[in-house]
Amino acid sequence: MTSLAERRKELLDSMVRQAVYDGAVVVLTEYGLNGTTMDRVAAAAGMAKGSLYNHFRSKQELLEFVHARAVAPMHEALDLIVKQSGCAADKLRSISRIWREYLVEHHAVFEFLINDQAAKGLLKGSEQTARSTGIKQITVIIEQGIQEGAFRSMDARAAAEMFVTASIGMVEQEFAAGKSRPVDQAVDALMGVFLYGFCTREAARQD
Amino acid sequence: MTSLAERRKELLDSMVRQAVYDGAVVVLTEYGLNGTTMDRVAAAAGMAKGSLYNHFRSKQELLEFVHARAVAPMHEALDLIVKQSGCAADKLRSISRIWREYLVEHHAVFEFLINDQAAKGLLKGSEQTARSTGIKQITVIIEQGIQEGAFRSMDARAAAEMFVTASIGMVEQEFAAGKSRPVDQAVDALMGVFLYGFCTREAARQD
Amino acid sequence: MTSLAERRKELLDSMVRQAVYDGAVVVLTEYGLNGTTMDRVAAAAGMAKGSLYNHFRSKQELLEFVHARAVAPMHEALDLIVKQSGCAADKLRSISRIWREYLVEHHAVFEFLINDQAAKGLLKGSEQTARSTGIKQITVIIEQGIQEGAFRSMDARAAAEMFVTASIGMVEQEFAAGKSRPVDQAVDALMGVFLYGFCTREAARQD
Amino acid sequence: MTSLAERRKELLDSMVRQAVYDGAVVVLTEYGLNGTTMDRVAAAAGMAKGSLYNHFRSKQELLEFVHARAVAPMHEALDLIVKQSGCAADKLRSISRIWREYLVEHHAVFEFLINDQAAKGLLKGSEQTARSTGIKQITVIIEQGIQEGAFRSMDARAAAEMFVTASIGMVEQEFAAGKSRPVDQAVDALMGVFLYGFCTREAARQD
DNA sequence: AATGAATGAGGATTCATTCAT
DNA sequence: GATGAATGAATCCTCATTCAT
Repeated sequence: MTSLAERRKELLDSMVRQAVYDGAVVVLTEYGLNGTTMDRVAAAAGMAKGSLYNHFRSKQELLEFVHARAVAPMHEALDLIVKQSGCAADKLRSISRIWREYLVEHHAVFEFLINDQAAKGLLKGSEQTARSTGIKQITVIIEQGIQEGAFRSMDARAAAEMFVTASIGMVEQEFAAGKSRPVDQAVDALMGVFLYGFCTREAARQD
Repeated sequence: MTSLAERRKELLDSMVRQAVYDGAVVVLTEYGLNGTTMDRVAAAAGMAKGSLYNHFRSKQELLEFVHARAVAPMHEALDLIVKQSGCAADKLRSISRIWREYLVEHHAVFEFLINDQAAKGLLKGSEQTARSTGIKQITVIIEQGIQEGAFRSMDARAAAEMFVTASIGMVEQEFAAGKSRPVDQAVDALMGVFLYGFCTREAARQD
Repeated sequence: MTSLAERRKELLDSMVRQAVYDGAVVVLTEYGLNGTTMDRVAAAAGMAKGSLYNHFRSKQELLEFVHARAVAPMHEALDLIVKQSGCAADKLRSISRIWREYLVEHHAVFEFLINDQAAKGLLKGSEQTARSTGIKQITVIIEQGIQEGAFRSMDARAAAEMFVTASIGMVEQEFAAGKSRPVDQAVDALMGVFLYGFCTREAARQD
Repeated sequence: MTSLAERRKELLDSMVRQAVYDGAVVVLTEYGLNGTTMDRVAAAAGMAKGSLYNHFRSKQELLEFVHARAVAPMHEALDLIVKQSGCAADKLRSISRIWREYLVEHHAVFEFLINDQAAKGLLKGSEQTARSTGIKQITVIIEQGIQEGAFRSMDARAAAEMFVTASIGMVEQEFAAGKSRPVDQAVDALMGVFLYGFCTREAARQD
């Protein structure tokens, strides 16, 4: 039985957590991971520094929360696509498009999100890492493609690693260079390489 | 005329710099980029903290030196391969092999090396960044392949970004997972994907 | 509406600032301006080093605060006297007496107070400097004396500079020598020189 | 018996000391007393830092040497004038002119010279201090003036303190304000005040 | 539960002095 | 005597965490 008071408490708590998330994103954007202090997060979230510790045990926990919330949409989208019907190639195309759109839109949290392991000890265990989870699901899709006969027989896990890290790497490079490709162009380039490789059809035929 | 004293001074200086490099690598390995303090580097290099400042103007400069020295071998190998004769595909294979071997061997500096951009402001200008330089050279190789008629016509720059980030990404994932593939297997997987893509020849033919 | 909490906060803050002022004065006295470190000030003020930074953004700001608080009484006294009715000579006499009393009483802060410009960059703009402000007001009094016909026509600004720096200089010398004149004697000597100069009446008459 | 070697040694040493003086003046000018490090002095003097310690036991001693050499010309000029024949008033006028010219010309070392006591412990004992020596000699001149019947009977020591500190104070204020009076104008203003005071002859006569 | 001042362990950097060559 | 790298104490400042109100 959830009492009224309990529900109100939960509601308030979730509002605070959202404010913290928003504030943290602003601070991460403006000051980078190293410049993200509890002071600044508290100020950006419109609350007192001490209050943060009423909702998170430590800075580490707070950052883990921010990370999780930032990554969640990408995982949800991935989950949805994996479960949908459709051929493997189409799924990969959808995923690369959705990821890119999300990354570009939220490139605020981007660096923090991407450079997962930079903050050592932030996330322990590679398997729980966002990227790892994504790779696993991509692996499933690639295996699906192989079983359907559309994809060559290959090391699906390795292929998934390439697909994921290349997808992210492209965006990363674009931001580092200060200019980003149109989504369509980027997705076409990615799918072109991963579906057909560098070699011409003739070259491939000859092999 | 290089006096004896001058040569000795240079030799001593280069020994100190090597000690600093070695120490920094140890510290980076053990404590991560954020935990790499001047104190720890000095201790690991077997010298007093103040002495570091006789050889480097600032922490920033010291880290730039470490970065440069760590990355240099990869760039030299790349330079060599680019200038060699041979088909584009072979060059890519050589490069991916050499990189992997180096990354695996020096996985100590790995995180720092890879997460280039994590240390914001460490290296300014994406174009001067190690990864960027590598991507440019890979772009040249891919363009060579296109001109030779071996590779499809495509966005060579984008393809290079994928190749480089996927190469690194794979190693990264392996280390995150705590186990690494044999070199041959990894290179074969990489080249298989990038040369021929996911699709079967039949599928490719039909397109 | 000033809430109770707000008033208490202000009160506490003002207590801290007073403690910092007192501590800083002790340290300045004992160790001189160069020896006045944040550590020592914190210790003398009975608080942790970091706490200083909750009340002052930097050492510079802290010292500016100390300076301002130390100088304030002299300026207030000066203001009062300038506005009072009375002849210029009497005003100068009052001022020289008040300054001397204050300087002697607080000879703790003395060196720091006097050697304004020693701490380069501490106070920017000579016009805002304590001494400058004092000189300006003395200039006004001298000009008043000239207009009243009591003082000779002369460069009032230059005369004010002499009056102020000589007033301070005398005290300074006394402290350097380790013995101070009685207030009456000092004021008489000062006023004797500045009102009538070195020359005898006869000599003056002959000019 | 001074051997050749000894004389050569002395000559070399005096050359080094002059170089150190010149270098120190440059550094003091550019960086202020606090910014005057042994490194910078050595560089400006064209020698190695360690060599400074072959000629001066410590930084303190080096600065004392610089101070002494900077102040010497003023004392020599003062000595000369004191011993010359002439009335007291003329002597004071000469001194104030010479001091001003010297101070303006070398305002480089000025701050350091003037703010004697800022660097606490630099010069111990007020009697040895440059200003004190000057004051003593001025006292003698004023006493001469009194004995000659030209000056009123007064506290000569106090008057000398005022004369000296006001002389220096004026220059100081001019530099703080960034503009200096022509020598003649400054000397006239100074002598006007100190010889005849602020009051008109009439006022003086009535007393 | 909210607040924000207090805390104190670090962290980067400077610099007078020493000493081996 | 000259050199300049090595030293390490000292200095300013930051920031995660605690705690009294």
